[in-house]
Formats: sequence, structure tokens, C-alpha cells
Amino acid sequence: MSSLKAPENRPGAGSALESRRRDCHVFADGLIDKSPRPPSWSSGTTGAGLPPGMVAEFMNADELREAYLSFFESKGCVRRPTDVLVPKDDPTILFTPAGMNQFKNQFLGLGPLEFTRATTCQKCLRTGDIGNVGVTAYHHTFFEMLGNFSFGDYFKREAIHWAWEFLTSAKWLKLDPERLSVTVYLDDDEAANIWHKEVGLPLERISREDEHENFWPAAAPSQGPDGVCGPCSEIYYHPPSGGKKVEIWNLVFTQFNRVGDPPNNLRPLPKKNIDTGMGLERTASVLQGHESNFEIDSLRPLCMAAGETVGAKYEFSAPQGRALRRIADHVRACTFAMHEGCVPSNSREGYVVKLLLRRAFMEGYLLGRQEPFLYQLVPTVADLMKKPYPELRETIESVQTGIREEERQFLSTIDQGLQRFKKIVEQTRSAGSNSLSGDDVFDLHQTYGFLVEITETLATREQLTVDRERFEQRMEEHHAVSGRGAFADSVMSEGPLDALRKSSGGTVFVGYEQTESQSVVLGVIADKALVDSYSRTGVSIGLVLDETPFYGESGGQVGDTGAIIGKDFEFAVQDVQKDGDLFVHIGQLTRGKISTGAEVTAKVDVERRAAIRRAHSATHLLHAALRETLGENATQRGSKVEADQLRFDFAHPKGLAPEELLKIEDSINRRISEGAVVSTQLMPIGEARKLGAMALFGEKYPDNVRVVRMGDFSTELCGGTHLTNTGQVGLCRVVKDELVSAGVRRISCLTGPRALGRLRELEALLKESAALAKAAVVEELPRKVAQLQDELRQAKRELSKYTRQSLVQLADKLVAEAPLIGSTRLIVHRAEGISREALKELVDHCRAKSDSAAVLVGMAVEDDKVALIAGLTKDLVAKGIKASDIVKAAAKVAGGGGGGRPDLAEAGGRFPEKLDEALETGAAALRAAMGEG
RNA sequence: GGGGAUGUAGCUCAAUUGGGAGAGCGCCGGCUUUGCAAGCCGGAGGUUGCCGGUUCGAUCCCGGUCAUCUCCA
Repeated sequence: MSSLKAPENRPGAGSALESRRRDCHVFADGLIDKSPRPPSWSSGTTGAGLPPGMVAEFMNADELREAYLSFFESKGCVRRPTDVLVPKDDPTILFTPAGMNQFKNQFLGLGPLEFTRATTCQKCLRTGDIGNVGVTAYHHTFFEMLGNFSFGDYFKREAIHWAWEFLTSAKWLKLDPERLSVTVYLDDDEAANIWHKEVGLPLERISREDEHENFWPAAAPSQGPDGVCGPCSEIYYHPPSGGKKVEIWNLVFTQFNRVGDPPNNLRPLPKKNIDTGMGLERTASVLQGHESNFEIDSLRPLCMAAGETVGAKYEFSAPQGRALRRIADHVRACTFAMHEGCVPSNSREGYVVKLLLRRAFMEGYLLGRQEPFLYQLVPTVADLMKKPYPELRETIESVQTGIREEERQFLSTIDQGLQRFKKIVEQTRSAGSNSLSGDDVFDLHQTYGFLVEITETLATREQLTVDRERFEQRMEEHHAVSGRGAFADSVMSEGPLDALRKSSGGTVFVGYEQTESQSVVLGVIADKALVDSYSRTGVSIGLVLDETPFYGESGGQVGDTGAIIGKDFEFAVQDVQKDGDLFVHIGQLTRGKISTGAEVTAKVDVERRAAIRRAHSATHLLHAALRETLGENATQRGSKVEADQLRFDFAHPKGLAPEELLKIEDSINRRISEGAVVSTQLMPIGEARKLGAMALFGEKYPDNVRVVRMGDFSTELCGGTHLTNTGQVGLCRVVKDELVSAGVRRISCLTGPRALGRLRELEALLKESAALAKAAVVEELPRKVAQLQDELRQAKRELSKYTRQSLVQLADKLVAEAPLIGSTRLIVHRAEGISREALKELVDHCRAKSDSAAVLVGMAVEDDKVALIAGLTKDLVAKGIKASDIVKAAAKVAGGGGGGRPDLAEAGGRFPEKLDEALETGAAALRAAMGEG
């Protein structure tokens, strides 16, 4: 076995759990990855001076990406842009995990096919193996996947031949065929034969693997899920160094539909598909003669930069190499996710980003950089990726702000946790243990967000260990408890709409031009299933039409409401949602029976539509005003447009000054009064971008887009419904400005009648307040309120002064009149009409006025209750008499209980009529106690 | 979506089985000092997040709710 063993190959690598544990173990070893893996070639240069014969030609990542895409274009594939990294319309995934996701409908045979062959370079994010990142040679969170796809077009033969051609041809990658081997699924003779007989690969370089290795989804035949699946074939590269082989290409032949459990559960699909993936970083690493992806031209500089910011020099096999690779990987992933507006938060994808940032930050923290530093790496990421993703540059500032905020937040969390940590250390020590309990460490983890690695490092400094086993156990329990709300749908299953999609081309939207249409019902969806007809009223169902004037919720604009009327039924539309090309009208039947195929009149609520148009056009005015007032970096992060109200989220690092808000509101209303023309135009996306149309990052746009222009100040890509002239907004008022997440602010506005209505409400409130304060006119209100506050303060002061005076006088009198028992005055009194507080003060005064006194006072309160207080001077307390005993004895008579300190105790009861009796009982108890004392 | 925690003066935090809401910093005033830093004395500032329950009595216990932090999915 070679000494140059890839880290993945170390013993213990197996299940995900094992590999996670192993990773933790490496960390616990004192942050140093001791496994020997010196590269046999210089790690300081990328490709220069490669040993001859290793690879035919150095190719950087950008060149490889372009080569792949143009190769498959030459095979008739349509080059499609990468899908977004954070998909917003797929509830089954958080991030795009592979190239095929954007082609789900094509694979399922849903909707029209514009092309049957495609090729992409897809940005992907996976966190399943996060623990391995930086440790192994090939694991990433963020990576790029090159793919070619066939939807019922070419199949195995072409897919295999083309993969081979691209890898080995002198015109393309020129990899040595001797260094490649492949795997196929157990009984996939078709693929095996193509490899052996047609490509000419010797049998010993073709191995057959089981469904766990060579089937997609893994183990689908025996374990499911149901749906589209198929065998796959993987291509491996064997590096000349003798190191571990690298899987660089996976060809998935989706040829079956799984129906139920074995046997005979794999039905051939009428149209077979091809879904392939080649890891860009892995292949680049092979071409550049490296044994780790992190050494390639697009990643090594980032590792170096990470080293510079934390003040540790990056060397591949240096102790800090693993930590710096992690930082590089995570910051790259977060830059891409946050570029699409996915900011750190506590749920779903936002949480993943937060976790990645914190893990990366922790690596630097433990290397000694205990202040924000990750944000400084964002420009490096944008620079290294500028060729395929030039748009990254435009959000550098807001991404940096978001990351820096998160780093600061995490630092303060660490501070809080440190206090708790110190307590735990003390407790552990005083219990005579030298190991922090797993429960404590877990508590620290789940309450203060202390990553266990941090706890371990700190514990080591205190010469303590951590009960890791118990910690992991608690962690697993936590997983089990909190994992119940997991995602429901499998990746590739069909819903009721999919059947509809197959049989029809989708809904034609005519709502830009008209608010009423004659349409035909394509489908009725009730209880998550497609039904032929439906007649129950008052139940929410969905209606799909062939043509509709109803706007389906999208781009932040809510769906229209209105009515759909047939010959013998009426349907009230409460919301409209888009699902791909289909518009689903959600609402309730108010009369009659609805059937598929019925002819209907669809009528939008035009008044509400007009209000939505006002709000939407005002949103564009607000966007323009923000950029004008706050600068180009105030980019849109999302919006919600409803009837005469809107809210708009945008990137901005700090709060808005009141003057800025006024300026923004002024700007909007100036443009309203200008009455600028609003125009809309359909054009290719490239042309729209040339016009400078503003688009949302991370939003998916079709090839042809709608461009909405207002005067010369606003040009945006927008599918919403708009006014024809900005003057129609009437009035726009900013009503709220708030922070929604780190670096993102939200402004809410009202337009048209609602803006006016809001003003009137405020005016009415003012008038009401003025009337209450007895101000003749509203202008007088502030002065009047200040005056009232003043008077109130004076009155309170006087009242307490007189109360105290009378209490003191009363105390004097009580002390003077009280009988002496020995040298102690026995004061028993029934008070009236004062507060509980005053009652205590009375006791205090009595105690203060005499050297030795036992005081018991009582009072009826709130008609049906009794309050009792007993107080003793110190000398009596010293004799062992307890005020609480006295007060308890008295309270018992009055139907209650009480307690307190030896020198002062309180009690209550429910029988005011027994108060006198209670006081007598208490006095008797006092006498008895003093007699004993 | 589920779990853990926190919420008390402008800020940071106290408050011993439930029994009188406090400290430090900051703020205001006075004194000391040539002035500043500082020191001394005094003062203002509180619906203990909100709502409800248990109790004679709740900052404390219980339920709900909101906000913040945090873990997992």
C-alpha cells in the first residue's frame, strides 16, 4: 500500500456516523491532523513542473467548465444556465444538490419540452458530509457539477461514448485511458457491453456493484422510494502516484418507474432519460495533477487568503491546513447562498448558512483570531469565481455586512457561554471530577450554541476532558425528538397537478390586458386529488382553467380574488397560486355543481386589482427612491404587494435616520405627482439586462422577460400588474421601518385610499387624546400632557409625604399607648384604609420608635380579605421569637396562612369579620412567646 | 416544524423552600479642585416583556403569548 494514502481511505471510514466521529476525533487530538499525506509534488504551484506523463495538459477550472459545455453543445445539447442555489419553489430541498433538479418536470415527462438534450454547469450545496470537509481530499459543501441530460432522447450508448470521448480524446481532456476504470450495476449488461465491446475497456477495469453503490436513488429497488429510478455507471481516475482512485463522473440511466416492493417492481419507462454529473473540482484536480480539490487554481488561493486573515500560513499538510480548507470551503458556500439573499437565520436554509459561518469562524477562533475575519474573504471568492459568476461582485458589500454581523453575534454568544462554561468547570472540580459531563456539554451546546469542539479545546486548557460519548448520546436523542417535522415528499413523486400537466399545456394568463375571460375548467382539485366534479359548498378547493385573467401569486404580488361563474354554479376565488404553468384558483363553491370541461366566465375583483396595481407601482417607486437616497447597494431582497399596501426588504447595513425616511417618502410622492408614464415590454433577458433592468439575485427568470419602465428613473424586470401612470398611485405613505434580519431592512407603505385612511385614523386619535387631556386644539396637546405629568408627580409626592407623616404620628401614639411586658412594648393595632406598603411602613416606624417592641397590625382589604403583618425588634429575634410564627397563628383564625422572615412576616386571610379575633390570638401568641423568652 | 434558555433602571447584571425590588456603570445636582481626570455627598430613573391562573401574598410557581438567543430537522 502506498504511503500516499488519501485520507478518505483511513480505517474507520464507513457510515456517515462513523466518519463524523472520526472527524471529531481528529479535532480532539489537539486540532492537528496527524495523518501522513505529503504530496509527492510541490504543493506550492498549481501544475507547474508536473512530472511528464501525469496528465496531458494543465487546464484551469474555468477552461474545464467551458470545454465541457462546448463539447456537449457539439453533441446537440442546449447549454442552459445554472439553476439558483437556493430554490424557492421546491419544498423538498433546501439547496440545489445536483444538476438534474432544474429538470425535474422534464424527467417526469410533465409539460412541454422545448429541448430534449441539455448541458449545464450547476452550482450545488450539500451539507451531509460537512464533517469531512477539509479533512478528505474531495469533500465540499459548495461545488460545481457539470452535467449532460437527455429527456427521452439519447441513452446509454451515447452517454457512455461521449463521456469517454471527452475524457480521453486528444481534442479534449487527453486523460490516459489506462488510468480510467468504471463500475456498472450488477445486472446492467447493456452498459457493461458498451464499455467492454464498444469502448474497448478490458473486463478487469469494469466492476459490477450492488444497488447501494450503482443505483439512483441508492438502494431504490429494494427500499424505494417509488418513482423514477435507474442503474448508474461511474468513471474513476487512478492517479499516477498510486493514491486512491477518484470518482469523476456518474452516469445515471433513469429507465425504470418503481412501483411498490420487489419482486417485479421496476417497470421500464416509455421514455428513458440520461442524468449525468461530473465534479468540476475533482476533475480539475485530476487535470492539474493534485491529490486534493483544495489545491486547484480556483480554491488554493482562497485557502491562502484564509491563512492570511487568521495569521497562519497555509500549507497543505501544515497542522492548520485542515482548518483553513474548511474556512475556505464554508466562506465560499456562504458567499453564494447569501448572494441569493439567503441570510443566516434560525430555520431551514438560513440555519445551514449560519451553521457554516459559525463552524468556519470557530476554526479561525481556535487558531487565535478572535474577532470577525470571514467577511474579508468575500472579495477573494468573488474574484476567483468572476468568470462564471460575475454577478457575485455586485453583492460583495451586503454579503460582507451580513457575515460580519453574524461573526459579531457569534462572538457575543461565545462570551455568554464562557460564563456558563466557567461555572461548569467549577462545579466539576468541586465534585472532584476531571471530566465535564456529557449533559453539561450538551446543555452548553444547545443553549449557548457552543460547538463541542470549542468546549473540548477550552476544557483541555483547564486540564479537563469531555464525556464525548454521553454528549453524542444526548445529541442523538435530540435528533430523534426534533426530527419529527421532516420533509414529507420524496424527490421524484407526482402530485395531482402533474397528471393535469401531462394532459394540458398549462393556463394562458390574459390578466395584463383584461380582467374578465371566457374559459374552460381543466381540472378540479379537492382533498389533494383530481376530481371530475364537485358540489359541496364551503370547502376550499382548487380550480384550474385553460385561460385566466386572475393573477397568480408571484414576484411578491398576491393572487387576485373574484368569481368564476358557470351556467349552473358560482365559485368565489379567494387566492390564486401558480404551479409551473398552471394557475390554481383557490376558493369555495357558493352554489351548484362544478365539473371538468364546464364553460365559465372568470371575473377578477377589479377594485382590489386596482389597489394592488397602485401598491405594486409604488413598490418600484420606493425601490428607485431607496437607491437614490441610500446608494446602489440598497438592493431588493424581497417584497410583498397587497391591496394598497406593500412591504419591501432590501440590503442595508444600518438603521435609517428619520430624515432619510422623509427623503424617501418625498421622492416617491414627487414621482407620483410628476405623473410619469408606466410602460411594459416583453424582451429577451439579455436585452433587458443591457437596458439596466434591476433583477433579484437568486430569482429564476424565463428567457423572455417583462420589463416595466417608469419615466426615466425606474427599469425593472417584473411580471406584476401595474398602473399606466405613476399619478394613479395618488398618495404613498411610509408607515414602518424595521430590521428583519442581519443587514436586511423592511419598509412598509400604504397607497391610495388606505394611505389617506391611515392619516385620518391618526388625526382622529389625536383629536380624541386632545379631548381627554382637555386641550382646546390638538396643537396644545404636548404642553397639556407635560403639565398633567407634572401635576401627577407633585400629587404623588405630597400624598406620600402626608401618608408618611400620619403614619409616623400613628406610630408615636401606638408606641406611647402600648402596654409594657417587661421592657418590651406590645403593639397590636387594627388599621384601615391604607395600602399594604403603608402597613409595613407603620410596623417599621413602631419598631424604630422603641428599643424593644413586638408589633402586630391587621387590616381588612378589598372587602373580603385580611392583611396581617408582624414585626419584632432585634432583641426579640435574638431571643428566638419568630414573627412568622406569630403572624401564622393570627392568620389561621382569619382563614389564611402566611410567613416571612424572623423579624418581619406577612400573612393574609379570607374572613374580615374575624380580624379582631385574629389580632387577639396573635397578641396572645406574642405574650406566650415573650413569657417563654 | 420541534427542543433548550433568557426577558428586572438608559447599559451590565443581583435578589437564600413565594414574604419590603437592589448593585455597578451611566445620567442630573451639589461639594472639593486654578482647570481636567478623579473623589465625596445627594437625586432622578421600574407596569420585574404582555395576558391569565394558583396563593392571604408572585420578579420567583403554573398556563398562554410576544420578543431575543440557541440546538436539531
